[in-house]
Amino acid sequence: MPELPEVELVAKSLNKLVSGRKIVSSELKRERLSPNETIKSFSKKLKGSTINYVHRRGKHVLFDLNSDQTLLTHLRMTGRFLLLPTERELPKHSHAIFYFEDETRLIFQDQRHFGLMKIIETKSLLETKELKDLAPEPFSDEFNPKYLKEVLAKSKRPLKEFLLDQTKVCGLGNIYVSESLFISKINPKIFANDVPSRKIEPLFQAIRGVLAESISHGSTLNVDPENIDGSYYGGDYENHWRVYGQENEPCINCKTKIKRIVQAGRSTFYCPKCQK
DNA sequence: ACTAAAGCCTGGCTGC
DNA sequence: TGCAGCCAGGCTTTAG
Repeated sequence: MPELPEVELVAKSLNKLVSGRKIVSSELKRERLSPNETIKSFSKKLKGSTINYVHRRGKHVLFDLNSDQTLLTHLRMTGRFLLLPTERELPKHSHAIFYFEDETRLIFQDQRHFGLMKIIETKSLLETKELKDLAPEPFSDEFNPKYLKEVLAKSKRPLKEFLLDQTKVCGLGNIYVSESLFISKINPKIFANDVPSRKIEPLFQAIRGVLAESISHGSTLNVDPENIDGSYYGGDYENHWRVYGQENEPCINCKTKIKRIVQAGRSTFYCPKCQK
């Protein structure tokens, strides 16, 4: 499930692989992937554009085009990009295809149809709905303990739910929230405005730390044309989860059984002893 | 202005 | 072996 570290790797890999390439044509196979466009307008707007570079904001992958447009994409749960020669058969659930001059094509595949694409004028990129309220990037100076303290104080929601809110802290998903709370030894059920001052700095460090650690464990996105069925993100970070998915396993610190609870319809994993 | 819950989806898994 | 039902979760929309 792509959270910030996975999206970071996807954007970096795509930047290496498709920067400078010209989109000679494109095909939107599932119209709802891009709700503001029709199959025709999607193709028309992108035709002839060259990809300047690919970058990331929050969990969005952004293709900066030389036509003063940006293609904003969100992988949601199962979205992924594949770079394949045109003669290769299209994989199931291919919802958008971008054809390049050199007989390769970039495919957006999304088994669960949650993904999103939007074509935006680059000059108004930051005002677009998906980006305008996003919290500061976790690795920016703007995101710091003081900021965290201020936004926490304004919310009465359980901390777990608060941390999933991309307008408060961006880039975390269900996995890294559980991991961050375990590392900083905070109970996921505590209300955001009840987080004690002495816990703010540890929480801040845990968020940055877990994201950085995951990025460093990842390898490149698998877009090897010969290996379409191989692993997607590469890396092995899932083997390093401390609590996520570890229900009834012993806590790595104190051997207490890890507990799974449901908050806002999603699993939260935590150690009831370490995270009082 | 706020929060809770439903909805979007497919495929893998469980239990009968 | 088949099939119903549940589960995974990022984010938006709707209802309260």
